[in-house]
Amino acid sequence: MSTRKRYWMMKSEPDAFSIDDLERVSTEPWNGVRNYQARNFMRDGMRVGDGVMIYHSNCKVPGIAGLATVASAAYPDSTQLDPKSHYFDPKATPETPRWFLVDVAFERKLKRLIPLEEIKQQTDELGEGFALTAKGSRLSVFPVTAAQWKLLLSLE
DNA sequence: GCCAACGTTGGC
DNA sequence: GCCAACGTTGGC
Repeated sequence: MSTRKRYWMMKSEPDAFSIDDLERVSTEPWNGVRNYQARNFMRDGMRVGDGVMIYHSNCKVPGIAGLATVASAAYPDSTQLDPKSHYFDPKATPETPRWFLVDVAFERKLKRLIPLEEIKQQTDELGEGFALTAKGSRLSVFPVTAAQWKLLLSLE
């Protein structure tokens, strides 16, 4: 297996949890992901040290707000077992958890937020399959290639 | 706040 | 296993 660092994008609604919140707490268990594809990327694809772009969604100016790193291997999301949690899943048990997460560590805020509007102008370079701009895609965790990572950061 | 696109659920 | 109904996402 390759030991090369991988890259990812993770979305968050800044009203709920922003890059500033991540800076404040330094490291955060990325809980609440309830999509199987996104879970699989965290559980099966991510390794400690991988690069993460933090994207602000569902807000006035959506876009890439900062950088983080994967800070743990995947482990069960404890909120799935908490009946008081918004993310409670009655079908999950401690023996057979459904949802996994990784810890995400703050690295830095971008010098400026890279707006979705500008990212869309790079569709030719990023490729039609890029999950952020692919039509209809709502994935909240997905891979970014090294080339895409470099291109996106060049917009900073 | 609207709504298109998508994922999940559950009856049959 | 189909698919209608429902819930969610997220740009606008």
